[in-house]
Amino acid sequence: MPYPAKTSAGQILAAAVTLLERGGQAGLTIRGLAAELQLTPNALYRYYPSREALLSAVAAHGAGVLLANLSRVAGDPGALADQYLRFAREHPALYDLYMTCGNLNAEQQHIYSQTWSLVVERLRPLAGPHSQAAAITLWAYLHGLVGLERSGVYEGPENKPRDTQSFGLGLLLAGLRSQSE
Amino acid sequence: MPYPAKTSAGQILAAAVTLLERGGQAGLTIRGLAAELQLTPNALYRYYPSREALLSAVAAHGAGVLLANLSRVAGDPGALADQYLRFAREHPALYDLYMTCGNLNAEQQHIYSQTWSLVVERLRPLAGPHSQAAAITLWAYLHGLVGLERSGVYEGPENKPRDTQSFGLGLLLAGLRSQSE
DNA sequence: GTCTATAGAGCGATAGAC
DNA sequence: GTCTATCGCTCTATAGAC
Repeated sequence: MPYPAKTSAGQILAAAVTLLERGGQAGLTIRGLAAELQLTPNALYRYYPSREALLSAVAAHGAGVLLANLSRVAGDPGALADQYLRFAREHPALYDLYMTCGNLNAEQQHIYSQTWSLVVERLRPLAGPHSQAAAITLWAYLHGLVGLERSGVYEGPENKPRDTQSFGLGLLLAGLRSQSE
Repeated sequence: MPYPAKTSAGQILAAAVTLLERGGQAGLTIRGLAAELQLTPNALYRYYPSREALLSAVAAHGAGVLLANLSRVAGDPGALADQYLRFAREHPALYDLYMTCGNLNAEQQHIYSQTWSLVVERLRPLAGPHSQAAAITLWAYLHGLVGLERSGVYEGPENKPRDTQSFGLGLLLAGLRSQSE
């Protein structure tokens, strides 16, 4: 065989994640990825039909990692929140892609759905019939916290308190408790 | 005069906002902006030394608009939140730039500081000594809500409830009240 | 202050050989 | 399945004329 396989879809995906974390979404290019894998750009099109399809695959991979992480959490919503924030902080670009990527196929979307269901179920003991609304509220709070940290809002001269993560979470949970009375 | 002024920094800024809203941050290019103003790209460099400086100016403009909007709010934190969400929804790309733009000079940063102070002061009657932590919590929730809406989380097959904005806000305020007891 | 012209670099994607 | 070669397009920024 004059041209044996030098790579695979899985290898490409792994390298893509590396490049994504290194240079953000714009830093993940077909050419750069090919260079990382010591291939010519054209070779990648045998595995992913376009850059967009590759991005979707990476996003789905991130979704799978997050789902696995959250599935391992045994405790209360606070532990779930910690795990979510941990993922977002450790893989900022992957998290960003996870949150903004459109163009997912049905199989990829299903991973997202599973994550949503998991969170809703975990909140049900606390929020009962408002479990979905509570899930969105918690999600929004956590997602916003990540965004705020990334925007550098703590770097201004106003001396904003850094240890507000648990304060806000406590506020939400206290609100839930006061509502179920 | 062979080359009379055809534009001004203010005109450029206004056109830049238009372009930004039309095509996002990546859609605001020197060339596109010049075309919009019927100028050659080079002419713009007389007014802004680089694309980055232009982006900072646009971000500061957005910050000024938001500050003015929030200043006009008379009522409770709920009204403040509504005005914030309104700005983010009506000017999505401007809001995005506002939240992510670095490289601001001292004068531009000052607008951000004023906004922060305004929110903290408005929350003091409700949150007292925890006014700053409450401000960050509220900000994170609102910012996250905007991000979630934009990510299309409501478009999945899970039938997530759309009317959670006031639910979450109520949760936070209830939490604050239960804490001040 | 605006112009023409260009340097210098990046990108996704395709055609066709092997 | 990978290669070489290339099309066609994008962009920021600068040099120097008027």
